[in-house]
Amino acid sequence: MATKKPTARPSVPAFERPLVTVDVVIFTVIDEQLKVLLVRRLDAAGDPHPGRLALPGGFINVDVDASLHDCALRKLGEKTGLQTPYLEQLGSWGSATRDPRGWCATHVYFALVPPPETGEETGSKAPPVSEWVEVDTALRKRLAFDHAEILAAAVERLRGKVEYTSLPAFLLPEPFTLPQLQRTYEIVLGRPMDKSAFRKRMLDAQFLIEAGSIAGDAGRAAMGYRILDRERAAVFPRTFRSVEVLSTKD
Amino acid sequence: MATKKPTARPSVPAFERPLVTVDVVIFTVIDEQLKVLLVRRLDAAGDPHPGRLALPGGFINVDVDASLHDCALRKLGEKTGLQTPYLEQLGSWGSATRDPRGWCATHVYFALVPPPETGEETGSKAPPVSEWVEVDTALRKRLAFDHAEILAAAVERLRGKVEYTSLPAFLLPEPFTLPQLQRTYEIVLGRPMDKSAFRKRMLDAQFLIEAGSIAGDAGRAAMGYRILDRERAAVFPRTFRSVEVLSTKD
DNA sequence: ATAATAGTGTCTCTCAGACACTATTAA
DNA sequence: TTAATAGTGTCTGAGAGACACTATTAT
Repeated sequence: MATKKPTARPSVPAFERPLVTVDVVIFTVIDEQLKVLLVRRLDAAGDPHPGRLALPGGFINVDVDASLHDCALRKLGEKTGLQTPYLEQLGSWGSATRDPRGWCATHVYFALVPPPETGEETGSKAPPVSEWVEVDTALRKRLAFDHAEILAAAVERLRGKVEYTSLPAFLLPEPFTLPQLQRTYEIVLGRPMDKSAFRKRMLDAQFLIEAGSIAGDAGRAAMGYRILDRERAAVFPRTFRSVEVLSTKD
Repeated sequence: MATKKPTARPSVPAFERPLVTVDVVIFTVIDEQLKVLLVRRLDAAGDPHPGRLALPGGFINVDVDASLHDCALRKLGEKTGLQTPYLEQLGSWGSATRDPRGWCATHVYFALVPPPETGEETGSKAPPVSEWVEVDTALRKRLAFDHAEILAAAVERLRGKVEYTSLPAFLLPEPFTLPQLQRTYEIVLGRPMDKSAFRKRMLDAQFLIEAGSIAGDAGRAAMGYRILDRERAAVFPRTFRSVEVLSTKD
C-alpha cells in the first residue's frame, strides 16, 4: 500500500496533495445542432491558457462543496440556472502534466439541458464569458488543458448511449412531441431514423407520459409528452445500430 | 468560476486541497465463484477503520505516479503481479465525510484478472494481508469507508456489461475453451445459459483466435482460444435475455 | 460398447427496419 | 380541395432461446 508513515502525522501522506477540480460538459440542441457550453478563460496573471476556450469548471472548495456531485450541480447552476438537469459522471482525468500549476485531477460530469430561452444567452450579464459551440466545431478547436480529449470522450459517451437509451429527451424543453424527439435523436446521431420503428420503441419503453396535444406551424397537431422519471434514462432492449468495440483506454 | 484569487499565488486556490486516493476493485473467478480482492486494514495509530476489510488502494504519490491510470496499474501490480489486466475506470467518489481524515476523493478502477496460480495466495509473503472474498459475501460485510457502496457499483457495472460484452473472457487464464467461458458467464450472472446460442454469439463476435485443442478430465477435447485484442472487450449486437425485456404490457 | 463432454441444426419468437398506408390540421 | 405533418399496419430479416441432434474422447 502507498500509505507510508512519516514521523509527523500517521496515515496521511506527507507529500504534496494534487489539485482537484470538477469540470462539466453541458450539452444542448440549438438551431438543429448539438452544442456544448464553453467558457473563455481569463487573461489573468498565473492563469494557464489565457483566452482559450475551456469546459466550465474549477477547483473543489472543501468548505463549500459537500461532495463531487454537489460541486458539479453548483457549477451547472452557475452557468445555466437549470434546476433539474440530467447529470451523470463521465470519468476522471489526472496526471502530473495536464495542468502547469501542478499534479491535477479533474472529475468530469456531463449534463443534458434544454436550450436556453431565446433572446438571452446563458446569463443576463453583459460579457459573453460563455458560449454554445457546435460540437464538431468545438472538437476541432484547441481547448485549454486536455479539455479537447475530455470533450471527445463526452461526445463518444453521449452518442454511444443514445443508441440504446432515452437520453435525447433531456435535451428538449417539456412538453415535446415524438417528431421533435426523433429530430433530436437524428441531430445527435447524425443520421435519419425510421419513423415507425422510432415511435414503437419510444412508446414501448414506457418512459413518457402524455401531456396534451401540441399544434405546430403546419399540419396535424401532435401529442405532447413529458419525461416520467427525470432522474434516470430509459434503456431499450436492443440498440438502434450495433457498435463494434468498447475501448478500455484511450 | 471558483478560481478566487488570494493575494499570494494567483489562480491556485488558497484553501485546503482534498486528499486524493486510487482504489482498485479486482475481480476473478476461483472455485466456481466470482471473487473480489480485499485487504485487511492495519491497526496503526491514526489509521481509520483498523482491522476492517477494504478495497486495495491508497494515496496518490505525485512524485511517483505519472497519472491516475498508472497509479491504478501500480497498485494492481503490487497486489497481483499481473501485467496485462483488463483495467477500466469505474468512477470517482468524493465528499467531506467519506474519510475521517478530511475531504477525500477516490478514483476507482475495476480490473478483471485470471485466478492466481494454485498453492500461493496473492503474494508469497507470510501475512495474509489480502484475501479473495466471494462477492455476495463481500457485499454483506461492513467494509471500510464507503467501499461497500463502491463495490456494489462495481458489481453492478460488471454484471451489466457482461450481458452484452466479452468481459468474462478476461477472468480466465489463456488458452480457455468455450465451455469454460460459458461457465464463467454463468458464474458471473448467476443463471444458466443455452449452449448453442452462447457459442454462436461468441464465435460471431470475432474476438477469439483458436489456440489448439485442449483435453479435459473426461469426454471430448475442446478447442482452446485466446483473446484477439486484450485492450478492449467485444460488444455484442444484442444483450442476453434481460429481466426488463420480459415485462410486457398486457 | 458406455459415459461424458464438445459441438451443430433447426425451429420459433421478438423486435428493428423498410415502406406504404391512413388521419388530422390549416389555408 | 391540397399541402403538410402526425401516426399506423404489414412484411421481412437478424439474432436469441429452446432443444434435439451428432461428434469425439477415455475407459
